[in-house]
Amino acid sequence: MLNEHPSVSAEARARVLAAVDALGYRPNAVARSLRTDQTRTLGLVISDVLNPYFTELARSVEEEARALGYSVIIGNADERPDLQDHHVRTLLDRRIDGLLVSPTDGGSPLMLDAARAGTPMVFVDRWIPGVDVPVVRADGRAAVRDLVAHLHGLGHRRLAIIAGPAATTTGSERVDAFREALAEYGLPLPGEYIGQGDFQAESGRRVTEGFLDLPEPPEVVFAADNLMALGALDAVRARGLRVPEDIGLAAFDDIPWFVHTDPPITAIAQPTGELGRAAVRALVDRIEGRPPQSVTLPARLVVRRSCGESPAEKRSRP
Amino acid sequence: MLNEHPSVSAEARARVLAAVDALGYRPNAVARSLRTDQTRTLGLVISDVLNPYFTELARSVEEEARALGYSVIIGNADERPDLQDHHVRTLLDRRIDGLLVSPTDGGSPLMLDAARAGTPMVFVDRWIPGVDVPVVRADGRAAVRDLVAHLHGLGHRRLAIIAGPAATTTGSERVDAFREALAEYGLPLPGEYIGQGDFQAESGRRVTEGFLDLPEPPEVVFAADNLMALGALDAVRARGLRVPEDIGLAAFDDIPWFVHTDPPITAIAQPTGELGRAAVRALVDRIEGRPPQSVTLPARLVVRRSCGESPAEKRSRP
DNA sequence: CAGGTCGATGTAATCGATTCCATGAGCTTT
DNA sequence: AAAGCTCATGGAATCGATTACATCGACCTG
Repeated sequence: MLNEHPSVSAEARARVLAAVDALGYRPNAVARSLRTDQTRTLGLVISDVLNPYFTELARSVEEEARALGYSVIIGNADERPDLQDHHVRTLLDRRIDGLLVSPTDGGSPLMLDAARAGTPMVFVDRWIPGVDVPVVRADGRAAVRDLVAHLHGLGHRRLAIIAGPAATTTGSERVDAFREALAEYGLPLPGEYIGQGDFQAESGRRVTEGFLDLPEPPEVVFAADNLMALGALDAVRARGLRVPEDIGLAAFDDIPWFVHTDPPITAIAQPTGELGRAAVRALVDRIEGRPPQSVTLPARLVVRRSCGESPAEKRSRP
Repeated sequence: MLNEHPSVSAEARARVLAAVDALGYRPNAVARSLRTDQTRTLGLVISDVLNPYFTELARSVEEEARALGYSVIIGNADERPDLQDHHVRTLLDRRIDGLLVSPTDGGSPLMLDAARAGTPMVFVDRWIPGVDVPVVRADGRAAVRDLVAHLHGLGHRRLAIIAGPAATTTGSERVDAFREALAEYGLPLPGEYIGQGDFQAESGRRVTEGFLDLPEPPEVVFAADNLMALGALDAVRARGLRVPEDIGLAAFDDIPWFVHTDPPITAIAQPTGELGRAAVRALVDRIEGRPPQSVTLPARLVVRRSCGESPAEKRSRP
């Protein structure tokens, strides 16, 4: 009756609406969801809320979802598979209409089951291979190649990477892209120049210390995410060394703060907001019976000063 | 039956549990909530997800809530009262058990009604005066006094502030505390040294430009939150000026990035995690029938280099 | 004017879990 | 052995909204 059913007289509706207003009545979404079997709610499970990349993603997801008439419940996995499962389970129990996930690991049975059982699902940023779920992500391959070209042009030859967990696609892809780009310049990527991180600042610090302890430390360190870059910066500072004079630093995932660090950090920027919006559109398409589409958007290199400057750039600076 | 009712035989339970496991059955939280009239869910409405202070708050809130057996649904108001109302309404429709709010404005009728109607509610960080709702917050008075002492000791006399919206308690309190502390040193706070911001980076930029255009610009700018400090830093850089040589900068709300900015920024740190946990405990007390308690924790000054250095500090630096 | 149609409104079933109540089986007690 | 009691179990009402269906009156048409 409150849903604009055509078979209700105009004055009856007016009277009811007045009463609704006077009493402050609001429909019980719980009861409605039980009856209609839809909650008009999306679940979003992200790997780390403290990472500005994911908060920006969350913000754009909520924005687009709101525009399409959906709410979003965010679950923070903190890069822990068990927490990720906890949130997926809770969201499923709440009978959310669809699930957006940036998986922390190679795929929990819970999530695989849910996907197989037909829960509308879309992967954002990271994904799980071999599962029939649309993926919305950025392709960093070209940007990584640009980065290596930039570093090579600056004269750097010994390049190291702080990798993310191998269980995540972004973790392994970024290393692969880096290795391939290096190969194009005839540069090696020796094992001791691949540090194993976990996308958290502390691991960036630890790995960087290892690099600095090497008999021949790298000239540039490329961190596979922004938090590990922050940790790397900490480690370099703690040794009394300077960026970029003593060692260069670059990061995957650009954030506003990188403009203001000392020095400003060269980074690969993802079209984060667009990714979030595209992911929501794909998921809602799936929910509402339209064929969902995977989307891949290009990332791009943003050059700043953390890897050193070409002579030309130096001249133009007073 | 699934709820450990004592009147069920052991083997019957075992058999059912086996079936539950085999079929992957999960209870429908929607139906349960409808029947029991509780969702074991807390709503959290924060002013801005992109502000690291609030994401840290959100994280600690979710953590503590999870420990107490509750879920959290986060609503991001983006400092907009209309969005705040949207989220409060949605959360209320979902029949959340309680609401944590950091109000963006002086109090929407919606929220006041909800409080009066008996919805369990707790204010975090910011609050609305005259409403009978527990408040969990940090007191920055002493820290602001410490900051002014620090600045005065460095020889600075012309101190300006970028204020937050007057409609928020944190907006007006920080100005008041600053003015009082200045008075203790016999320093004035002229109107042109009070810039009106809105807790967003862009307003910090704008206000700082105004300060720099003054015939007698301030020697130090104190931003009432971290994002406005970021904007201020932008504005100073855009003029080709340097911090702290040309102008000092301090901020309310400390964040990890402030260690790595150029220069590291002196800030007032709140015990954010503790605030989030205390707020959840107060709210859950209220929900479960125990008397909730307001909590006020002290903030503290973290001195870095953005306001200049004393001669002694300079000497110890190589 | 009778039969039929259309639209307005009231009534009842439904969603899935909880929870209360009645039934009945098994047991003790006098 | 009959009465009383405990405890397991099945059945039904409930939560609040949606939705299909039945009913009824009014109006239209042949």
